[in-house]
Amino acid sequence: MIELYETLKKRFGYEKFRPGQKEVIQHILSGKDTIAILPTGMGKSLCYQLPGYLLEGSVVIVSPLVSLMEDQAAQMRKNGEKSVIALNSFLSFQERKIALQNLGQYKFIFVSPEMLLQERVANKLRSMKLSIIVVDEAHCVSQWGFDFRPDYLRIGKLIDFDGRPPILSLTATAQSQVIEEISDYLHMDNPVVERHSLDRQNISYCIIQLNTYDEKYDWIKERVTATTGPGIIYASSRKRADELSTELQSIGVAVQAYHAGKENEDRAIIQEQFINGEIEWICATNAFGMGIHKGDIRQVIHEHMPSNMNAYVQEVGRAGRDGKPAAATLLYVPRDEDMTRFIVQNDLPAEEQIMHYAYLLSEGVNDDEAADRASLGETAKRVLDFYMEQFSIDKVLHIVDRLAKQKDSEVHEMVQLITGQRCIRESLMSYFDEKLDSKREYCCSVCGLPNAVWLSSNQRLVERHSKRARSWDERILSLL
DNA sequence: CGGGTGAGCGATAACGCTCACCCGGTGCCTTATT
Repeated sequence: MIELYETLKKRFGYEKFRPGQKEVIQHILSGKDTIAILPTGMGKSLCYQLPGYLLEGSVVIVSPLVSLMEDQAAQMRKNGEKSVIALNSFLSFQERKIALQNLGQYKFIFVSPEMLLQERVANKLRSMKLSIIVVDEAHCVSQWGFDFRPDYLRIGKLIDFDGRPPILSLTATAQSQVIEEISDYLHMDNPVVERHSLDRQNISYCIIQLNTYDEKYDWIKERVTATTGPGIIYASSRKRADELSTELQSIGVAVQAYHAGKENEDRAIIQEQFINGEIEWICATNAFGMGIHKGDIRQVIHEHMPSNMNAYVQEVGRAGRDGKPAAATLLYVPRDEDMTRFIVQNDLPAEEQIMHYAYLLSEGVNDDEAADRASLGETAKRVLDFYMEQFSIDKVLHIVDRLAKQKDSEVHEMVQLITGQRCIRESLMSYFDEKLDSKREYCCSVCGLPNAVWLSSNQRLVERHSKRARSWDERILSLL
């Protein structure tokens, strides 16, 4: 125990642990597989860095985004840790070769699931002395594994070898089903679940029903000029994010759009500018947000609903990490969910496509050509390949069908949250199997939010708010 | 849903109109080299 605090002081300069950290570290040090669900901004990386220093061998960190692992590696280097490498496609062939040969010399090794699954990388890691295998943002197993990045579902098989080190899964949100999936697909051995309340008391939730998309635009324009950021506006398509950003720029707002259609370099610059405060607002698709360290985000506005509650909580949770009041507003127009449904179902292959693809493969057609002839998109092909590797065609059809139904019911849950009469915070908490012990003062639009007061401890916001927002708030309240 | 596109229509012909249809999010890795 003394050693823990000494290392904390010496390596990180802290006197105390944040809630949850010490427990997670102790589980890992005693060799137990651990799933840690800690709210964002609670210092999750310390949970593997500290035990990494106390244990012999290398720490492998599986990370979903190259940019995220680069950030984390850079941060660690800045703090004086030289023995860290991010093994990814940023490295040239030559660099990768050298890195792989000398991998055992590194204390901290970041990899993507795809990289981890390359045989050469896997073999090398298995031959090394490893202290911890960390899966960062572990909800990606559930969120992406089944229909987008199936390699997330293959990790478990790979890291399940004799004498493997403990596995640590880190995430900010996970309902019980997701916890089970993480445990199963990572082949975790009876993991300890270290869970902290996900209730973000400083966030006020507001859901507003409007009639048309134009009303949404007007509302956002008004809101952005009358109140303060920094803030994120989540839109449902790249196009809409671009349009909204252009519109807001035209009325003098410091705003940029962010989505996967932009060059990586531009995305990095925009993110940097937002973090430094040069840009006040970001209009983004769901591409924006993971691994963003910015404490003073005051607002998250959803121009369109996300596709499930988990995504909603993740996105909303980016507001108010500094603990000061923050507002989460979701704008809803009846039948918004039609588009959401379309998006989440779009990549799933249809029954005919699956049959066609399987038939062509059985005829000996090369897989790329077969996918092409069966009109399978790249994502659909990769996902299908994963299921066909291990199941009969009947089973595959069944799995895909079940997946579609599940996604549908997730959208339905979102609609119920939006249109229901139940306290929003309470609904979210019960979704994550938590109970609210007491009511917050400025809870949500169902419980009632008084005029502008709900953001009053943010001085700047109130100053700007008081000029124009009064009538606007009244209008919102009347809509509620 | 909302926005965009392209076909079909009328019938002096050209072009403007309607209508049916399609599309819409997330990221690793890109092998022919260790």
